[in-house]
Amino acid sequence: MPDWLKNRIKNVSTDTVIFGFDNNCIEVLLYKRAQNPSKGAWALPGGFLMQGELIEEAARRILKDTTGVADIYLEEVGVFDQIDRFPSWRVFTIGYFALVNPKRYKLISSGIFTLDANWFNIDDMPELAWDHQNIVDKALEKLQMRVLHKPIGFELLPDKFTLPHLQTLYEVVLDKKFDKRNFRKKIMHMGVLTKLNEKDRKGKKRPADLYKFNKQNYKKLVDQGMIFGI
Amino acid sequence: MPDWLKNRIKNVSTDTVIFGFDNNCIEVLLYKRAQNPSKGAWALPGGFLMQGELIEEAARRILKDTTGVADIYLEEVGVFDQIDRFPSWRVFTIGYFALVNPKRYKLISSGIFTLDANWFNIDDMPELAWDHQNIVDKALEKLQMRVLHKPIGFELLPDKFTLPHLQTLYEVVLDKKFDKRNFRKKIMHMGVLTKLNEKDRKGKKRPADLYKFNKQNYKKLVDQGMIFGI
DNA sequence: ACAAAAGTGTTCAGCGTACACCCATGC
DNA sequence: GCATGGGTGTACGCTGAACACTTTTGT
Repeated sequence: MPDWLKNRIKNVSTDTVIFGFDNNCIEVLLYKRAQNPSKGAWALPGGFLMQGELIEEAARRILKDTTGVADIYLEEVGVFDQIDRFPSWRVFTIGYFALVNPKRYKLISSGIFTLDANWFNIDDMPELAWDHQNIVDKALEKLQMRVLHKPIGFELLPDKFTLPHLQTLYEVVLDKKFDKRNFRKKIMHMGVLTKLNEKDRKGKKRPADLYKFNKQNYKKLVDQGMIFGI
Repeated sequence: MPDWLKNRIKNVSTDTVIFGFDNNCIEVLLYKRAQNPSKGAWALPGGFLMQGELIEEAARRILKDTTGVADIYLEEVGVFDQIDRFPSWRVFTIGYFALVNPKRYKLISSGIFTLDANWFNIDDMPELAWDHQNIVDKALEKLQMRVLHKPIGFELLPDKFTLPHLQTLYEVVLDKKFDKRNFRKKIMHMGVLTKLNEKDRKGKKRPADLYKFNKQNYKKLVDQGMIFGI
């Protein structure tokens, strides 16, 4: 019996909803399972906890194995404990959501456990294994709550981004339109964006100014009592 | 071996922070343990999950055993999974918080598991067993977030209450003062309180008007897009 | 009658919202 | 030169915040 099988905690797992933003829509990273149960089905990246491992550590380990990156935004969504959620025996899973910029990372799609990996538009996903659709739904709700008052939207963008790009992100996440002038006024007035002396020439029309998120300034302003809000 | 011991899931438990409001402060219900580990220490009411039982069901079962009531507000706080949080072996606990009106319920304080039960001012609690102080801290944070946008404060009050009483509740939960006139204006303007033709004569001075929370109206207004807020 | 808490309106400032035109570029 | 998306300022209404006096009761 290999170590990873011997040392796993058989009734506790984690599953992570990895959100990305591309093609002007929210995407979720899914894996196609190479093993039973549910061989061939699309599922969230996840796995069992190991002895002596914290749950968040496990989630980050699995993220590293799937996207190859560490140090990304990760937040607990909650526990999923329906008795029959896993067909073979009772497994409690702790759901997380992660935010990444899809362009930044290569997917690792081959392996013992996975046949394939892909980003899916959140509004156009295949049927998922077990209760994974529940986890996605709850994760999206939590993301929508969070972006209102925490500047986590920037995690989904490249370091340098344009204001129209940022606005589209918020519109897609919150499923709501914003007035261009009011959006820019509000976000610039908070003083957490730094305008760069560069323009984005990837668009086909007039180039847009590039900005970056000023983390130092954000922290300073929060200490002074500022509350981020869209 | 008794059934409850045979059928428990040895590595998953729940612990609930029961909040009450009395003496103009937030109180937490604690139990003194009659058994090892941590015999004699104060702890949150909690216990192991049973086979075939949902975690929230377990939390409600334990609440029933400790306060004698069902049908109270209950919300998940999160998972607590520090490796050594429970001294004997690794136990994952799911924290919840509950809101009750302390006057309404008798405590059940004697039993195999508990020596004593008591309400404690949240700012003046004894040292708690294991990581239970962490659970209380995180539960309080979550409560503070929730009361801002959901009318759960009423769960902590009797059915009939006065506006000064309600205001004090919010002031204590959020650790913040409100202007009497603005508070009344705002809460009344939302249209979720019904004024009764009764006065509270328990005070020593001018009697205050009694109100009740109008749940039907609240639901109707939410359907119309109203967002509760303090 | 007096002490103590309950109850009541108005004013002002700041923020969210609605709204229309010029600008820079690719084609 | 024209089509396309980027960038900019102002006016108004509403909501949140500050503020003081009268009313009702118990003692």
